[in-house]
Amino acid sequence: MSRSAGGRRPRLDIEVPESWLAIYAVVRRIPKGKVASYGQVALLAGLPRAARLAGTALFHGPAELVSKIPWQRVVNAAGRISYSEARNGSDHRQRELLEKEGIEFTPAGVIRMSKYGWDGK
DNA sequence: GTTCTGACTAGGA
DNA sequence: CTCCTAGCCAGAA
Repeated sequence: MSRSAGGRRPRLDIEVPESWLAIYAVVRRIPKGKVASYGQVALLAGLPRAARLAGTALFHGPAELVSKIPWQRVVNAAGRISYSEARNGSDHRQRELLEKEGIEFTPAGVIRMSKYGWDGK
């Protein structure tokens, strides 16, 4: 064969870990107006307890891919938007996107998961 | 192979 | 409610 085994089309030059792709596949299923925690996403991706990986995949993943999925719908288990100096303000952008979807924040900046949490179905 | 790191988490103070 | 800690996993060096 002249093509790589499996015949899968590359689409991207950079190589993305298989587990990251699994993460993206789950994030893509989160409905508008709902949010999921990193741990929940990892679990549904078949990577139980790899919550940190979900965060890594969304943060360090290729923008071409991440920008095509509702990355803003993933927050931490406490219902808060995770902060990091390295985010360089994208945390604020995340909140804007979520509010635009109808998600409300308490004065303390918390999303009530009982109301906006995705049931995974 | 080892070591370090992090958009995490549950639990305790 | 906030702050701190130990445990966790996979990727990167």
